Amino acid sequence: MIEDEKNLASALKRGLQAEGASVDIALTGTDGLWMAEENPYDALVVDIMLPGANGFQICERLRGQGNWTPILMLTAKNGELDEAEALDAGADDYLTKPFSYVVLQARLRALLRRGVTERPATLVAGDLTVDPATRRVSRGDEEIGLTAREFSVLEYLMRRAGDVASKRNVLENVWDYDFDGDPNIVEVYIRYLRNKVDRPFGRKSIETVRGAGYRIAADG
Amino acid sequence: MIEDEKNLASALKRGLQAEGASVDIALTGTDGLWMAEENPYDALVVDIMLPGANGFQICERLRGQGNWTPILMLTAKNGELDEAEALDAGADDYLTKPFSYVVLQARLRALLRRGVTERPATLVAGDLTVDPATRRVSRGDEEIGLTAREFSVLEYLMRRAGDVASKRNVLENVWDYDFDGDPNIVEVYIRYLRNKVDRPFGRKSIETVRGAGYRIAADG
DNA sequence: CCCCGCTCTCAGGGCTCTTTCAGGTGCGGG
DNA sequence: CCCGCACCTGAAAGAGCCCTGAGAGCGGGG
Repeated sequence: MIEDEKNLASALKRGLQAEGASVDIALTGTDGLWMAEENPYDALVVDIMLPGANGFQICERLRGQGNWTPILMLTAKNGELDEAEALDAGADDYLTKPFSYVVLQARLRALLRRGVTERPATLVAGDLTVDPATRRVSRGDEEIGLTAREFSVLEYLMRRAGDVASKRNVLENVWDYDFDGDPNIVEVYIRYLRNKVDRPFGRKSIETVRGAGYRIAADG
Repeated sequence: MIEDEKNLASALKRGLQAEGASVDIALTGTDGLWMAEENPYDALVVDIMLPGANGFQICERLRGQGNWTPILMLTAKNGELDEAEALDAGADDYLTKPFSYVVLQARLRALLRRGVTERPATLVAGDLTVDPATRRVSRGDEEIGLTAREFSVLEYLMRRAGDVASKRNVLENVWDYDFDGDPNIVEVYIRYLRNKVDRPFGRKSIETVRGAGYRIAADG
C-alpha cells in the first residue's frame, strides 16, 4: 500500500491484516515504487497524491517494466485528475475517497480473483481443499473453521504443496517481510492447524521436516 | 555488480538506474559473493580481477550452491584469463574491457530475457535422485529419510556429480565458510550417508578418492 | 462493562540430530 | 614387509529443534 496519510494507511493495514493479508506500507511514491519493483506483491493499493512520485507515474513505470501486479488506485473526489486517467495509466480499478472499508476490501478481493497471476480457484491436496476466494476450508465434505492467521498459513503451505516451506518462508509471506519476532509463532500455528485439519480426522497432512520446515503432501 | 573500479561501477550504476534498474555494488569479491548468496538478484555483473575472491571463484561457488542467477562477466582485453574460461566457470555471457555502455545494456537485457539459466529441478545420478525443493531422496522407488545435515552433504555431492569434492569444499559449502572444527565430521557424515543410501541397496555410489575427497559417479 | 475469540509470547521438556573423541583399519610408499 | 597417514567406526555427550500448555493483551459484540 502506497499512501502518505499515516492514519488511513495504518487503519487499512490493520483491517486487511485481520483478514489474514500481509501488508507493507510505503509513505512516499519513490519508496513505494521501489518496493513494488523489488517484491512480488499480490496487489497494490496506490494513492494518487503522493510525495515523490504520484500514482500515475508509479502505474506507468511498473507497467512499462512489464510488471502487471493488480493495482487499485485511490482518487480524490474533487481531484482535477479524473478516474479515467487512472485506468489509462494502467490501474485495474479505482476507488473515490472517501470510501468505506468494506468496499475497499470487496474491490481488492475482486482484483485478486480476477488476478493476472495464475491462481487456481481452489487449492487441493487429497481430500483437503482450500478456497482463497471464499476463504473456506474443508476435508472431504466436512467444512473446517479457521481463523484468519490459520487460514493464511494453511493457504501458503497448500500453494507449495509437496515442497518444503521453511519457517523463514512462512514468516516472510504470511507475516510481514521484515517480521522479527519469535519464529516459534509458526510452530504454534502449525499446532493449531494440526488440531483442526488433521487430528479430528486422524490424518497427518502437515509434515514436519526437521531442520528444514513443513510440508503438505501434494496428495494429502 | 561486483566491480572494484569505483568510477566504472558508479557510472554503470547510474546508467542502469536511469532505465529503472535497481543496482547494488560490491567493491570486493568477498562482499559480492556474500551479497549474491543472500539476495535474489535478477542478474550479476562480475569483474574478473577483484580483491578478495576473483570472478571465477564467485561463479563456481554460486553455481556449486545451485544458484543460477544470470552472470555477465567482465574480462580484461589482454588478460591471460580467456573468455572461454569465464563460460566454463558458469558465466552466461562475457564482455571484454573496454566496452561501451550500450553494449553492456544490450547484453544484460538479453540475459534477463533469456531468463534464469534452467536449473534441473531434481538431481539425478543413476537411480539415485535428490529433490531440493521437496527435500526428498530416493533410490529407485524407495524413499530415503535423511536428516538436515545428511541431506545437505548429499545435495552438495550430487550437484557436482562426477567431480571430486574435497573435505575442505564440503566444509565450506555445507558448514560455515570459516568452519574451523574437526574435518573428521565430514567422514562421519559420509558414513551416515553410505549407511542410508548405499548399504541397504548393496551399492557404492559414494566413492572415496584417497587424498582428494569424495565423489558420486554421475551415473550412480 | 464483561465475555469471548484471536493472536502472540514465554518457558519447560522431550527427542532427534550433530558433533566430538578415541581407537581401529587399510592403503600406499619406502 | 613395515610404517605412517588417511580414512573409518562406535559410542556418548551436548546442542538445538520442535512441541506443548498456559496465559497476557487486544478488540469486538452482547
